[in-house]
Amino acid sequence: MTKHTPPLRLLRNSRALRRAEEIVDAAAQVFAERGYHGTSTQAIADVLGLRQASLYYYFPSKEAALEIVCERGVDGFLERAEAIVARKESALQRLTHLVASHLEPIGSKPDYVRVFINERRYLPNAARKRIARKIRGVERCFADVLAAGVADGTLRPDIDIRRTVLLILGMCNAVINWPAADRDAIDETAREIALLATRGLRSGSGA
Amino acid sequence: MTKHTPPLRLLRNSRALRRAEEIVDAAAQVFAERGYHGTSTQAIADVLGLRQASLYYYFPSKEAALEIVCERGVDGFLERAEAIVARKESALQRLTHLVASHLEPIGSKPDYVRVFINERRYLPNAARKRIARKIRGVERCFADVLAAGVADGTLRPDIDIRRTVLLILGMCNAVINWPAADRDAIDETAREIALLATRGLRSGSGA
DNA sequence: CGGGATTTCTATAGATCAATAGAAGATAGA
DNA sequence: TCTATCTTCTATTGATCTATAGAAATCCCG
Repeated sequence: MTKHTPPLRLLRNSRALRRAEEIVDAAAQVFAERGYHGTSTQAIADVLGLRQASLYYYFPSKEAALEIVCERGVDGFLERAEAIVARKESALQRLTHLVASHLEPIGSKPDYVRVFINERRYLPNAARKRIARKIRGVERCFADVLAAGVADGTLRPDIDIRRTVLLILGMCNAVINWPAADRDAIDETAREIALLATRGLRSGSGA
Repeated sequence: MTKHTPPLRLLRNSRALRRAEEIVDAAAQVFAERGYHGTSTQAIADVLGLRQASLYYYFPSKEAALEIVCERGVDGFLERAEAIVARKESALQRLTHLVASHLEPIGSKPDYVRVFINERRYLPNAARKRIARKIRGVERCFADVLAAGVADGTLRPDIDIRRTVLLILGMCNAVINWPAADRDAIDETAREIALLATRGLRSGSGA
């Protein structure tokens, strides 16, 4: 990432844009399978039948590719979560929707999400912090809904909100590393998580 | 791993044994922090102020070190889980104990568990399969207890046992990647997971 | 079909890394 | 202290990997 400066003007060209897209896709696929450090740029090129050096016409560095893949992996999570929190629904309903919304990209772009979940820690500082901010935003959405539920009495008052948020997200994020066979029925899984969380957290169900 | 053949007889020597121990510990630490492929043998040696080549007096390869760290990370999980399942307690009680038992090593040897959770997929086939077998054993323990709960009516009959097991383990395993601040109160967390699971799964708490 | 721009290629530099060979140093028992 | 054994070191090999340079091929527009 020194002098080459990727031909940014060319990225408006539809041809180059499509190629860049293919390369990002290939990178996501291989990063997801072997991890960032376990992936050589050669392996990415192999997916497309390209030469290793040709990748550098589109990307200044392997790190930059990771950054793009991670950005796409996290993209939309926060926005959708914030929209759901803003709805005029009960805490339990919103929590259920939050879970379903959080799981949806796991079905639609699993490689990207997997890389974002497993490999983001290898990002350079700036990108890592940017993504961490988004994640904290999502956590805050879950926390706000839980707090609302506690406030209006539908959720047990004894829960540690921070920890509970991390546990629910732990269930959601675990799905991304399941074998494909267990991962295919995302909707079912979303319902199970929501059911487990809402029944497990609501008040009035005895000691 | 060709000719050197680690001086196995020496591993009974307490001096060499202690040194080997230090090296495994250093490897676990660095693997946990930077990942297996992100770790150079130099980085492991640096932790101890040793020269990179000196590691090979104790280990035939970097892969072998990963294998040992992962083995220790997974060690004991299955045995303790099986012991708990065999107890004459209710399904809910046993589930609670299973969760607490699963979380305990996360507090006592976090680096090892973290490497086992995050890096085992980079193990050579034989070791990976051996560990996968143990994991399936643990999953079966959780599944058996859930099935018992469904059979005796304490747990909802509509749960998908396999998926529910993976979700509960997802919560447990998520803890290992929490920031230290969130990770310190393992006992609290175990109680929260158990509470969430048992209340979320038991029957008779409405639609 | 001709020519400039775009895309991909070959070739290679330069760095890093796992692992080996063998010398040097440390240790401990006699 | 002498000596055999154990431990660590220096030096290096060969492989691999990211990234660059510049030539070749391809594409597209007139």
